Amino acid sequence: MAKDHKRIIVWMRRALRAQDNTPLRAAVQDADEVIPLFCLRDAPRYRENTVRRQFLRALLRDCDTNLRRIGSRLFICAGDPEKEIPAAVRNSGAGALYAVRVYDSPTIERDVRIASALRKFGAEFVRFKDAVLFEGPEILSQNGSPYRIFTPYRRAWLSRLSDVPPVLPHLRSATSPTRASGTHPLDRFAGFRGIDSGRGETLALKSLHAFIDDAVLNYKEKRDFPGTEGTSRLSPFLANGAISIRTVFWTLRAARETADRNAMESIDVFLSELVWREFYYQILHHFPFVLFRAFRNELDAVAWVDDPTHFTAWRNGRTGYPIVDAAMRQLNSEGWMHNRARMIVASFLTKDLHINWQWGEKYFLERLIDADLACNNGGWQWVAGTGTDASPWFRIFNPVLQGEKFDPDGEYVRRYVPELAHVPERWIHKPWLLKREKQRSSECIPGTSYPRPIVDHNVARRITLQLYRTVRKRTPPASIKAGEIS
DNA sequence: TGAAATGTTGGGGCG
DNA sequence: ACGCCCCAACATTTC
Repeated sequence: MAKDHKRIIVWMRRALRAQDNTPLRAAVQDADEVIPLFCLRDAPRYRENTVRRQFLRALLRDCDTNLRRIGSRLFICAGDPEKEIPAAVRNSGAGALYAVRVYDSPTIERDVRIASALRKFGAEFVRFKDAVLFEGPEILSQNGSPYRIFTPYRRAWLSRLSDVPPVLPHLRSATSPTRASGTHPLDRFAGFRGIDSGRGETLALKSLHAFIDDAVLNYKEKRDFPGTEGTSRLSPFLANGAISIRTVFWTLRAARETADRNAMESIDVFLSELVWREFYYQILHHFPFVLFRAFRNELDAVAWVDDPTHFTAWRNGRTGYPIVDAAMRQLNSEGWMHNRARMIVASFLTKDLHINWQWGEKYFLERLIDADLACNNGGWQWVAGTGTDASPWFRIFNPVLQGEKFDPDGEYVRRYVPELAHVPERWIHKPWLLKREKQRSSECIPGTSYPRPIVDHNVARRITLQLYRTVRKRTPPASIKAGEIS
């Protein structure tokens, strides 16, 4: 049977994998030849050895390798996608561009512009649901309105298990041209020599199975302890599409079949985290403005303190609160941070330093290898108390108590804050209280090698309550309906 | 997916 | 024996 197109370009954004890839599979069905293409936006800097860039290179390399196994390959173009992608479509003579659908308004709008650019030379831009199991409009409350609270959303989501899309059949072969005008095969692109395969899609699938065979059994208990390997570590792969959410979901469901009661509970807790992810994606769909301001607009008026010195100390992990500093140093050195730690540092930035949560949101997006607009925004608004289903604004983390609770022996702190390596357990989360005679044996003199706390938590907490109370007061909506005046 | 402030209770020391 | 005080432990309220 004749195919619809001779060639289709598959824009591999957020889908850096060969298997269970919706647009890729559709393109193989619809065209004789597919051109899997990735656009390096800031190509001149791609050789830099930042953590994020190394990670992206590994994903791209492994994607190329896995595409080669099925007869295809990964192509690269460089520059602004809005210009380069349409140019590649036109120059390659492709009849269509396929990609996964995105959910943030700036990128959606850019997609619309790209679609209209393609239309001018007779090509179409088709987008596919892929990043989530259910998109925004698919799960609504009884009266057709979007859910704003997680728990009812999850209930509705879980009632739809039978509608979860299946894993796509294994893709055995995909035919690609050896060259496509205006693009470069990845292996010919300088900078990818010497990059090992196996650290993208391949590692993602391995991690998923290792997690399911072992770690998930204790996920419920261990996931909150940043010093242990209690989480799946799948987020960097999920965020970049190096693994499919369908594959993750169905692999977990299969494991659930044979799980004992305890393991089943852990699997359900993990699934719940995936539902949080979907929750924030649908929030972004229904309330696109959350990327630019607080969901609860009265909380846009909080008088945040713009203190660059404090912000720098937070970024560099030099706040004097060990759990905060360990977490920020983990982020800076690994491009990843444990979820419990994310909540702690976010609470510290907003409620101890009184810095706008959007500064933190932006810094996380710059640094995280699992940067995901929807989840990152949801998380920050949750901690700041500005979001849809947010933590109440007066819920403030005490960095010392959080440390003592979730890093009881200080293993996490010691790993990332070597200055504190020899501080005894008892003082590891409050080294400024070390007695003078203990400082020498601990090799820690507060204020020298390791900073004293840059703010007093107790004082900062009271200021936060004041700041939030102030904006909360001026909210009474002044509309008085007729007949209500006594 | 907190923590502090405040309230209550009950056991033991003590006059 | 009895009532009073103290205070730890726990519960509830508040931010």
